[in-house]
Amino acid sequence: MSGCPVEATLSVMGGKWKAVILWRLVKGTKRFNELERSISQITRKMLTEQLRELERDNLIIRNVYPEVPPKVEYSLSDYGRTFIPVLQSMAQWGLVHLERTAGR
Amino acid sequence: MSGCPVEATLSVMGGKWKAVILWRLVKGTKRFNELERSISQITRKMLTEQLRELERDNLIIRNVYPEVPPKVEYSLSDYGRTFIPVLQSMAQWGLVHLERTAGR
DNA sequence: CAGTATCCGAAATGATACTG
DNA sequence: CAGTATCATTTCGGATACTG
Repeated sequence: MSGCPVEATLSVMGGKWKAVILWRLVKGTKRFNELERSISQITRKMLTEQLRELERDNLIIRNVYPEVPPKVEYSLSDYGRTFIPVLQSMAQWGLVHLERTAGR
Repeated sequence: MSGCPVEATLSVMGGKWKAVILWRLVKGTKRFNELERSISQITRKMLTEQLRELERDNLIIRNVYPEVPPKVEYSLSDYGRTFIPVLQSMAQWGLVHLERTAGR
């Protein structure tokens, strides 16, 4: 790694899905299927992989309830919550960008 | 596209390099070789491709001086400058993250 | 429900050589 | 200096089937 802070951030939220997943979790804890339905383009495999990586990087917490049928909840960790300002600025810019490109 | 604002932002700054390139340009106009040296891991091909896409999305401006040897300068467009807050929040979070992971 | 496992094609990225 | 062109390789992502 090169010490560039922007690269450091990308190393954690890089890829097509992680920022989107985190953004869903800003609004609160979500179950696996909730995430899957809410991010309609993602496959189960991708979702699983990205969640595992986010967990490994300590941004999210995975909570397994020992029930049948299984119940697994994902939420932002304290560290993950420090990422919210980044997500918010991305969302805000995205809103304007959506307007700007509307109809193209 | 799904209308998710975070996805909209990723569609423009996604990939491994675009945010890093933009971050370099926040500090001012840069020549091709300056960018190449400043982002040590990037290949010439990647840099060219990413710059072309950023130009297509109107985030940067490419200025060619008709000289020999050639001189090409890249800078943020007005629209690209609206992206600076996103880059800044990414950089700020990245700084903390670099500290946190220092020594691992 | 919340995953894993396997396979495979497509896309992203890299190495290297060449050019106006 | 600022690129292209070409080819090799690596990674990503989708389809499908199976499981505790």
